[in-house]
Amino acid sequence: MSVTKNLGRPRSFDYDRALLQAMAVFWKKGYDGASMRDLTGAMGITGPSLYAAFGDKRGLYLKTIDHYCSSDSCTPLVVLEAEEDIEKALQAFLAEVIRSATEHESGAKGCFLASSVAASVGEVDGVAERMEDAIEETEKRLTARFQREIDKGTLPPDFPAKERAALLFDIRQGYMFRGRAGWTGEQMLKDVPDRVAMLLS
Amino acid sequence: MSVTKNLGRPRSFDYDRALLQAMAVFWKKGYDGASMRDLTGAMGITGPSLYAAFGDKRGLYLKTIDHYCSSDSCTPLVVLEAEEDIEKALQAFLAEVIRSATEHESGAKGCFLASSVAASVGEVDGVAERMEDAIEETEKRLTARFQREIDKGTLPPDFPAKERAALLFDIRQGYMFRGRAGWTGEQMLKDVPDRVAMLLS
DNA sequence: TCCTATATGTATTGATCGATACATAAGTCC
DNA sequence: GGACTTATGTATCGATCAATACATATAGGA
Repeated sequence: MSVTKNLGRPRSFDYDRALLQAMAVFWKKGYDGASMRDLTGAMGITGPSLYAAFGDKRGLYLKTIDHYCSSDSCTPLVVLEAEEDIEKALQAFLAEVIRSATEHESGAKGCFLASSVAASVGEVDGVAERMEDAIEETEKRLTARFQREIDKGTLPPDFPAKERAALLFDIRQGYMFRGRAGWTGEQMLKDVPDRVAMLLS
Repeated sequence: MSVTKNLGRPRSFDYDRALLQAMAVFWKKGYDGASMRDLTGAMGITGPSLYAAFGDKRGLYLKTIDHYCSSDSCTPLVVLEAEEDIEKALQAFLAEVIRSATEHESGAKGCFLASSVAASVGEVDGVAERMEDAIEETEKRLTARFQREIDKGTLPPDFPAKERAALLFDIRQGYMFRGRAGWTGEQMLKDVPDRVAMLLS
């Protein structure tokens, strides 16, 4: 094990901040569509700095994926877990899904994994495993949220938490897809109450 | 209007066949990931022939999308409309979705629109409108299939056909996403009966 | 048979791709 | 302060990108 020492010239940019900028570029343009010019431009650093800090383009890409998964970049999940009342929680979850699916934030729209990373699964080594893990992790958290309600007695146990989670996951996926295709938030918000009712049946 | 005459040297390759090969390449590699070398190689023609017949790379891409939408390339929809019994129809639909989501056919996996075209919406002019139209068309056909059952009295009218269609669409989207991420058909087939029951409730 | 029109094959264009060589700057350690 | 280590900026690498120029081939129409 090599001990990390503060040797050599210190880095003049913020690593995590640069990583976020890179993610925004990949998010918007995809892996192949994002050129090194795009990336270094958005990150505010030069080519050699990028390679020294992140390896190469693929390494940088995988690091953005890992960062997205480890940090709570998926805001809908956060609000679902935060709200105690399950009905309100689901409404907030779907509202947040729709918001992130339609609102441009730094030019990116939808879910980073769903809309951009998914397309590179077969083409970039290392992406497939990360995708699979991310989905599993997401469904685990969704399941846990529903199980909490079943344990509390708020939801009937005959419709298992895992099934509800899978359904919610798919609904999310559908909204993200529609958002990509240009649907407005208003159009999608209309049938949220029905979806919530279905999830609580 | 110019009358189409058989003037000049005839084309030595099959236009539609070449278009299909090009679609397979875009399907697998995405728009940016597909190089002209990849395309001409798969299509079995040279660069100039491609440009003469299809315009440029973007023109070829849009033509593959149009062809996918106009022909019945979306096999799940076809089986849904063909089967008369709604329960069997839904089972067949989802089974076909899962099959196309997991099985490689000419290297492509999932839905061309969902997995590949969606990623290029913001980057390639002309894609967004086509995506929006395709989703609308799909939901219209799904809705019509459910409405047929409601009219027959097979399904209760209080859960509107449009809502059922949207739900089915989302479920499809979720399966496609999981397939992209490497899930096996077996894993996904397990909860098909529950999904069908939900759609028929 | 000659003219016109379109397709094809070879060879190549300028631009951009991802990635680096090299010299210099800016820190820590002794 | 000098040795060592790492980061930065400039300038550029060969490869590949999408797209074409040009000569040749192959058809119909006269």
